[in-house]
Amino acid sequence: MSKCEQCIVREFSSLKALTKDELIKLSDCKTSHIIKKGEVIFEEGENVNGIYCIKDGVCKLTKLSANGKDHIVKLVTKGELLGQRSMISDEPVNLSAVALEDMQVCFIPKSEVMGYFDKNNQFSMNVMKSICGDLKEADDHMVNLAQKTVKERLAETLLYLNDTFGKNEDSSLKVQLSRDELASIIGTATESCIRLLSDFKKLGLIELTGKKIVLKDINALKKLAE
Amino acid sequence: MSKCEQCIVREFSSLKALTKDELIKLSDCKTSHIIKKGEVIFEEGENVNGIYCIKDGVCKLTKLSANGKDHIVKLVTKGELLGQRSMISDEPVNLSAVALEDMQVCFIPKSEVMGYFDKNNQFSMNVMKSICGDLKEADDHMVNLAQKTVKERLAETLLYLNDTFGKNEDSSLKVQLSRDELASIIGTATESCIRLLSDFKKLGLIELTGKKIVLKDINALKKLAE
DNA sequence: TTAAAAATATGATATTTGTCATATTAAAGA
DNA sequence: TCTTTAATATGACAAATATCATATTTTTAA
Repeated sequence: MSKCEQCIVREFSSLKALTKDELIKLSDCKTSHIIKKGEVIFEEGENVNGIYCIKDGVCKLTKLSANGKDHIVKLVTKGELLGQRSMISDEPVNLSAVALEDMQVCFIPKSEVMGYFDKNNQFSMNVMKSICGDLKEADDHMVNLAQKTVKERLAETLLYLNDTFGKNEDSSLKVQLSRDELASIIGTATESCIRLLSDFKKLGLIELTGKKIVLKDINALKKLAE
Repeated sequence: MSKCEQCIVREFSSLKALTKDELIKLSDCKTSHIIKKGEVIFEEGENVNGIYCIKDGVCKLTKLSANGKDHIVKLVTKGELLGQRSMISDEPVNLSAVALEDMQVCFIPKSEVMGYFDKNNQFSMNVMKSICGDLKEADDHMVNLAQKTVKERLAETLLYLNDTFGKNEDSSLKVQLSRDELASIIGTATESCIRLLSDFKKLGLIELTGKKIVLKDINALKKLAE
């Protein structure tokens, strides 16, 4: 079992506020898990009873809409925590988490985390700030969905994927999403997404090789995204 | 100057966790304000340096989108706090707040509130829970904007206004929004909103008298909203 | 009170986006 | 490897929504 004191990603999450003693105790009660691409970490409506700390990999947070389609609310990657909102609200999770690539995660039971809230003010503030960041992001996202066209949203999402998760050596976007998943981020039909990608390709903005997407003209994409 | 100890709306906000001593101190440092309909409480990008407690009235939180149109992110009413996110993140506010009717609000300076976070754990938890609630709402809203049609969103919004803010004696919706504002909640063009309202009227779902809207067939509206 | 401005309403039309059908290509499993 | 299945792609068309023009009504303020 790996030790939390030596875990690097801890430094990027709210957990960085924990003391040495708290970390040692944490090492004992946390459980480590390998999640394969496509596997579910938790599902909307479940009682998770703790938080997941992502050590490696990327997952999608999705919500089922009334029409039966999944919408991707957010992508989450190493250094971030999952399930905070649900734990604090003392409710089942409102989103599902599914691995987009192989992941390493640690689960910390609720009882342990709730103790930090009482004893470690800096940890509380960190969690609050992180949730506040999520809220701001959600507001921005909401306005984009309400006011921008599908084309603008696609351009913006491609740029976001590039900026947030970076590229492979062949300069293709590191996070590989199916067309279906991409469509479910920007909130459109899969066919519309495919069609617009083809348009972007014809315009020389991107290159498509199988699932791989290479951004060729960042500035033009920025202009399209407004 | 009114006393916070005796303020009823306090019981509905995170401030209910404050002790008697804290409330007496709060009464001294808070400032009360009357905001007229249409007036701005704060504007996107401003440094607010504190939070507003709404004693009476309703306001809209809006965000300017890239195309220059305002989007209404949320309606906020008595008992709720404004500016929490911005204060915790230590950033300018990301939304503007504009009164939809005459309002009474109290302003509590940041220095005072931040003290509570250190000393009063229940207050911290209350604030966290309230922000978590906002986040969950935002997620839901996002999925609706992404997946539902304008008609569905309009029906849903009318029901939401009815459930959340209630009706006048003439059974019209209490919160009066212009067609423009209604359109900017559901994320559509003003004309489309007007047209759909006319359709709903023709179908006998609602009644329109000037700005007043009466919901005539709640069940049918629920069906439309899915 | 009346003139001007703003909000609401509606028609005509263009544009965007979704849906269905059907290839084509890629991936998975026997 | 071959077969089957799933993902991607594209055309044809339908539906939803936006835009522009223009009435009509309501509100505002001179």
